[in-house]
Amino acid sequence: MTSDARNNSTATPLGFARHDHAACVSDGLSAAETRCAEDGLRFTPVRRKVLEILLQEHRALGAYVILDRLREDGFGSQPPVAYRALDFLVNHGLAHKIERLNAFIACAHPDESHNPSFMICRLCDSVAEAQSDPDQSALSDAARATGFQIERTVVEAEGICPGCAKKEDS
Amino acid sequence: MTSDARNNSTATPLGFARHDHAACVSDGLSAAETRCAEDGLRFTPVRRKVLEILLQEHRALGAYVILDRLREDGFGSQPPVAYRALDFLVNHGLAHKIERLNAFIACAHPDESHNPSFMICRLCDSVAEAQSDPDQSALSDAARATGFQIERTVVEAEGICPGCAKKEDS
DNA sequence: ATTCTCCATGTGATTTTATAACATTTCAAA
DNA sequence: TTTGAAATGTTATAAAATCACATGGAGAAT
Repeated sequence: MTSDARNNSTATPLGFARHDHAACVSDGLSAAETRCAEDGLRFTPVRRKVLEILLQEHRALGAYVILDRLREDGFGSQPPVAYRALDFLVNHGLAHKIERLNAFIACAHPDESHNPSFMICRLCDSVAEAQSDPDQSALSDAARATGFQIERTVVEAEGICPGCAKKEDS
Repeated sequence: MTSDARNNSTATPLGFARHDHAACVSDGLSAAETRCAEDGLRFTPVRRKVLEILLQEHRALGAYVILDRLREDGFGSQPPVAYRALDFLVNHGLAHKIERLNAFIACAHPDESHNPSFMICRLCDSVAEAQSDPDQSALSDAARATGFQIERTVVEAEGICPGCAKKEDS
């Protein structure tokens, strides 16, 4: 594990709020374990490792960053290894793809079925997941009005997180 | 500008509704011309051509499809040619990038300043642009609550358009 | 316990999407 | 008409994602 800006869980607005980040990781992993057991899914070593990697930061990671870390840990080193694990996690709601960034993030609410939306800080790259109403927004009005059947939504806001806004002020 | 082939678009997003498509293209081009003239922007041949290509369909086109058509028309044939024109159009609100598809579409409301959202049909690939009120969404509540400053939003719904839904029924 | 099958993993190659770097041209303003 | 900024063109390369096929391992069926 490298020494870098990732260990600052106590001080930073990661996910925009302070929290016990170690718990964040282990809780995430055990929630996933439980879910997979319940649903008869195979929570294999690669999949577990990828989720762990994602849980370690409240930022979106590109598939190739993940792949590098997998390699370091002795897993396969070709793109499909990462992409397949990510597909699994995304398909089962344990991770999300941030389309704007072509990158991935661990799900912050793996229990509830939800329609995720995201806030992406363009300064520090942190990403926070917000709960969003299934029936939210003008978009769903437009869809109703035209007869468009929504199956999935991508809702991502880019901007400045509270922490970075503070720093900019001063 | 003129001929209003667009009056059916007040209630139904273009793309899913019938309309005078020739007018759609020429109106789009002249709206862009006007806008660029007003704002002192250079609406050069490549940029004009790319917008024309996009206006010809209510679908998102990948940069390389656009590039192929540019080549056919005697423009430069290397990726930056397409990407730069697209950057220009996107930056000035004359086109939008559909993040989910890594593809581009002409703006359907080039006049108004707006916060676009999109409905993407996964069967026929058509894309309709809807107006979305950013202040109405659950996301903006979350942003307000946490102090996140939204600068830009990506709102894209994937699903089935009214036309394709009808076909599937039968 | 053995075999079989399915799914997951591993690997090499390739495709698709996007940008870097730099030369040349165009255009308008001084 | 010089000149400087913006636009275009080209070569090369980076970044993101998928294809195709071989190998391996867990569980069910025998």
